[in-house]
Amino acid sequence: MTAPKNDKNTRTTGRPTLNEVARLAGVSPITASRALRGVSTVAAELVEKVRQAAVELNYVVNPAARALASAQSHSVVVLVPSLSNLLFIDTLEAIHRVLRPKGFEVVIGNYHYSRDEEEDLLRNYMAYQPRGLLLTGFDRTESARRMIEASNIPCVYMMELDPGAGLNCVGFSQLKAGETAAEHLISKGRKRLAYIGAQLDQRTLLRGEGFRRALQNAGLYDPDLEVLTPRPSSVGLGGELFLQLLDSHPDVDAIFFGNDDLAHGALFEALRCGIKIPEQVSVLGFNDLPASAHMVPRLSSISTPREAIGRRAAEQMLTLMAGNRIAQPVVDLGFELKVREST
Amino acid sequence: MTAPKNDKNTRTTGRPTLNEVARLAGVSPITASRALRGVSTVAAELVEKVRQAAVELNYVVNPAARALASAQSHSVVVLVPSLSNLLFIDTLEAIHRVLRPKGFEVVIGNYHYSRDEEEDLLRNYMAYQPRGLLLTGFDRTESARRMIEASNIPCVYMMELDPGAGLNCVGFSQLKAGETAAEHLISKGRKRLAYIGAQLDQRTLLRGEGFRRALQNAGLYDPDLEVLTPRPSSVGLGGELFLQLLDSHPDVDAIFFGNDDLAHGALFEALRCGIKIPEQVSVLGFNDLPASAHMVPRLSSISTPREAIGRRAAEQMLTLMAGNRIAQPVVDLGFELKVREST
DNA sequence: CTGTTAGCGCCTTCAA
DNA sequence: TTGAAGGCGCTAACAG
Repeated sequence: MTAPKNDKNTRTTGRPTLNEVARLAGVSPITASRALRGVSTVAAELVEKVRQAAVELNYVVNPAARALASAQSHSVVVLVPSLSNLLFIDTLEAIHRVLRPKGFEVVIGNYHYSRDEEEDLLRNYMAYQPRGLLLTGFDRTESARRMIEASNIPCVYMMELDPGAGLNCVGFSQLKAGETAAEHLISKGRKRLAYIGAQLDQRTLLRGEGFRRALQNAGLYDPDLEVLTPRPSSVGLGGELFLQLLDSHPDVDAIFFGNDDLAHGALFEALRCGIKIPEQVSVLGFNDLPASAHMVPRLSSISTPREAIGRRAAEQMLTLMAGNRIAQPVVDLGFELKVREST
Repeated sequence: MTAPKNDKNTRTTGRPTLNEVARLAGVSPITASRALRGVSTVAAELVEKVRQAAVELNYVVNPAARALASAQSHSVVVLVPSLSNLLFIDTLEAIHRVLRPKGFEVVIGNYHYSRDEEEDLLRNYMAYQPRGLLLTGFDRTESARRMIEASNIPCVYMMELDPGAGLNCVGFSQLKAGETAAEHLISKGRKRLAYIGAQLDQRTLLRGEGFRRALQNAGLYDPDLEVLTPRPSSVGLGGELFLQLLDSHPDVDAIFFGNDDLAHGALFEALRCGIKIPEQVSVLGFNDLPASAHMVPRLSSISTPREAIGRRAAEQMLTLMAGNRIAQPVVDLGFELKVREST
């Protein structure tokens, strides 16, 4: 009669369950469930009782049971191409700050700039029935695209802007950023302008394209001055490519680097070789990493709103998950040219 | 009679279930379950059938259902104090490489060097009944400690070595690293040696202590030359503290920085102010970040085995999760002094 | 506003 | 080696 549970044979976790909370509060389990979830249809008095019971027992929901029963998790999956780049860390942190207080768990997937790995992660994480998907850019496999669409899970795309304007996205125009870089360098009277990009993800390519277009418009484009490599971006690589380029094209007088770390490497080698920056060569970076402002000379760079992108994307996600539509699906957060000593 | 499911009223996900796989394979659900999990007691022939059925239906287990039924997840929680430091990224990547192929999901928690936040994360993640815990260092709240112990979940501690030798840990002696730094600088004939540390986590403090001890032994210790700040480590901060120290103590002839980024900032300011490195001041960093080898002058640093720590810790975890004991619970992976141009 | 009933999809226990 | 029965902890439906 008393408490015909845990006789033996039980596989229980040992942790308190909603049933026990309900019993202690003197209500039915479902009422306890509703009270704890903040569902409106519970008397304030009961809510209080249940809350207290939960605290007393040190109750924590079992997410597995919840997910199973509701066919919905509380997790939001974020897929980024890299964690070694501070860029995405800043974005992730911002996402956390928005989503965690609302009770969502942020699940991070790193696909190492590999489309196949992204598809793989997506397939895996789909099993968790995430409430939302926060993805980076638009460049992915066809089956990944299909999975996303078929899943019907709310999705926000970060970093780039959808040219079709059909998808929810938060970012800035990578193309314009490249153009701005070129215009800045041209405004300094430079004639032999180069672009050095590594990693060659979609965004690096778009920036390169913007740069190229602006040069073409100005009649200054020379395909020989475009250095692209799929190798991962790094300080060492930047120095290497810089020296190679100056060796083969000594007349280069300005370089736009697709990422700050490449530019850092260039500044180091310039210092080592006595190449005057910006007198002989202007150097412009991208992303404005924290170290850039302290370089010798201080690196001019295009500062990107990575923290704001994470925040806004997460906020959009909140809207979508609440079942609302987003009035303005394309959010352009722009970028800022920081002119320092290197240009 | 036909298929009395999905009549209406169903709350199903729409995704194929183990039941459907079993039906297609012509076996009972439990056999299908066993086959898919690789439990030995299933005939090879049946396993093959089930596998094919699963592929055909594009079946993916429902982790929530699995976790609920087995009272066990397949996730391993990793808690790190920061993601902005490449150090932990390298470790995390290594952990992923070991654990993911074995079917474990790695859940990352960042506690921003806050003991309270770590405790919070721990409490939250415990609800997921993780199979394992990979934690950073030994400095945590008493209740966090109790939760870990009470949970009975296998745990491996990374980065430091347990002086008590009672816990499973993979790392190196932070104390010895500090001593080594001092000895190196002393061997270069330096007499006025300083330590600059930021963030002041346990490991930074331990390195400082090792450094101090070595100086004391050599009769060279001066407490005025110990600069400690709780501010987060950064390039900018390093430059700032460097200039301040040289301003107040112009006779300093060697500085050990608790983190490479601080040292980077110092090198930049030295360059800007015409302070000769290493002639006037030797500069030694810690962690050997990728950029360090490219600095001007190239930064001497103590290289830490962060990738190996992640790998070994994950391997230990695999052993523990398999129910085995670890013969040697304390794994000292050491560190390496990289002597370059700055010392 | 509250409770009853009935599963979510899988795995454990036990028996064959 | 395989299967039947039952339940993990929670929540959706519907009724009161």
